[in-house]
Amino acid sequence: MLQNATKKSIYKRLPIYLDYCKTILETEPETKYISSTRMAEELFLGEVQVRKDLSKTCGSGKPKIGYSLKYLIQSIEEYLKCKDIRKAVIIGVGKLGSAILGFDELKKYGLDVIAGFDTNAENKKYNKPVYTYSQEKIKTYIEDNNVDVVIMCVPKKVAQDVCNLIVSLGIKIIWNFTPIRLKVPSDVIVQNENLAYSVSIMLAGNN
Amino acid sequence: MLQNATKKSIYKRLPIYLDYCKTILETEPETKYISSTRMAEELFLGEVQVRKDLSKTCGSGKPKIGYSLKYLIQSIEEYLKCKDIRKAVIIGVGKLGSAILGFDELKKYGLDVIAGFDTNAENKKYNKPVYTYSQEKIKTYIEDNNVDVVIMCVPKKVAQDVCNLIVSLGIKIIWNFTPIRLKVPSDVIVQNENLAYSVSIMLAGNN
DNA sequence: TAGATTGTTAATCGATTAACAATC
DNA sequence: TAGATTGTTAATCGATTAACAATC
Repeated sequence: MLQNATKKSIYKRLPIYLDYCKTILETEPETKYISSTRMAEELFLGEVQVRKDLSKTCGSGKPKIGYSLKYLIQSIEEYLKCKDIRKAVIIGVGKLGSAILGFDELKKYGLDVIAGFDTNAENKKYNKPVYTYSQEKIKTYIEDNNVDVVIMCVPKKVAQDVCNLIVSLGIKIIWNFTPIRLKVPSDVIVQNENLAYSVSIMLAGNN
Repeated sequence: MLQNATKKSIYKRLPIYLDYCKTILETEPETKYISSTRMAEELFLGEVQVRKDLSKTCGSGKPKIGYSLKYLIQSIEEYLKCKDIRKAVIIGVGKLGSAILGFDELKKYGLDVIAGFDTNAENKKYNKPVYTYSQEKIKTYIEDNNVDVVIMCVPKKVAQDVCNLIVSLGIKIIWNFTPIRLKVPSDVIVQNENLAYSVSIMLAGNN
């Protein structure tokens, strides 16, 4: 394995189950149990796969009845550590950065974005504070607020430099929106994200 | 296979190679050939994997020399159909929607986002037009402008309805940012995207 | 009991890696 | 020729699926 970041594909499906279960809980308050058969059908997945995933996450269901919705939600949240909220800052508050800054959904999955840093922090209104970028400020802020995730939305020319800075400050989890493959020590996790790349998968990978 | 959307993992790496090659072309104008060994090392990939990917996309390199940078870029762009630009509209111009609306990078990979639709199109300034949402307007716009991709950023309650509408208008490619697993005919491609899900992969999937 | 559903074991499939041959 | 590099074949690994047994 030459890259960091887990590939375990169960993690791609667990949030889908979680979201689905929460929706059922809201829209069908009378439903207490849900079968893997139904979930599979409505989520367009194989039913054996759903059962295998659930058995790994939340132990067992009841034959002829299914899985307890509430317990399922609780178990998946535990498995995904959703309740273990981590604090994050965004470096680079351009278009994408500011969208992420205001995207409260993330908190449901364990990430609380508390502030942003940008070379130009003027004239912008967000619901979270945005500070002027300076190494000293970032250092102080990260230490004072127990930040342990950094979201990188900076231009690619400065990506590796900013990365080196935050790694030197002890950050171990980086959500990387730049197209650069960051060089980091082996104990630092980098999750690469790139919407442009998704586009080419969508447009070329099919048909 | 119960889902649409390709899984072929080569498509995840091709944009990485492409981006890398373009960067080398810019920063080292004297470099004409690049070896799979070097690419692998700098991109943290296996060298055999790089060679296999390249052999699929662009035929062959030269032993002891490597692959022609220019030809590599050209071949990958062809393989990814980057030059075959498709027009897209965004439905739902909230925070994320407006970030995507202004994200010109996408065009490099074959997607030109030309307009947005929202129930509330007032008081917002974008560099692309945003129209008030109405079924009739969307229909006319899509037909008049040969739109063939729709980017869905609507609230989840209306996701399936909006989806049904655009499918009825003949749209065959949907980039879905809602957490709903859309039900579509088998000839429609849905690419599901969800930043919140990526977070849980990052936070739970590791350590 | 019969039937719906869960749970497990074995088979398949695809992607990655290792080993090595071919080329300039 | 020696060495760097490409290209291919076989082995491994992991994820998915199929078949079936177990349970209520």
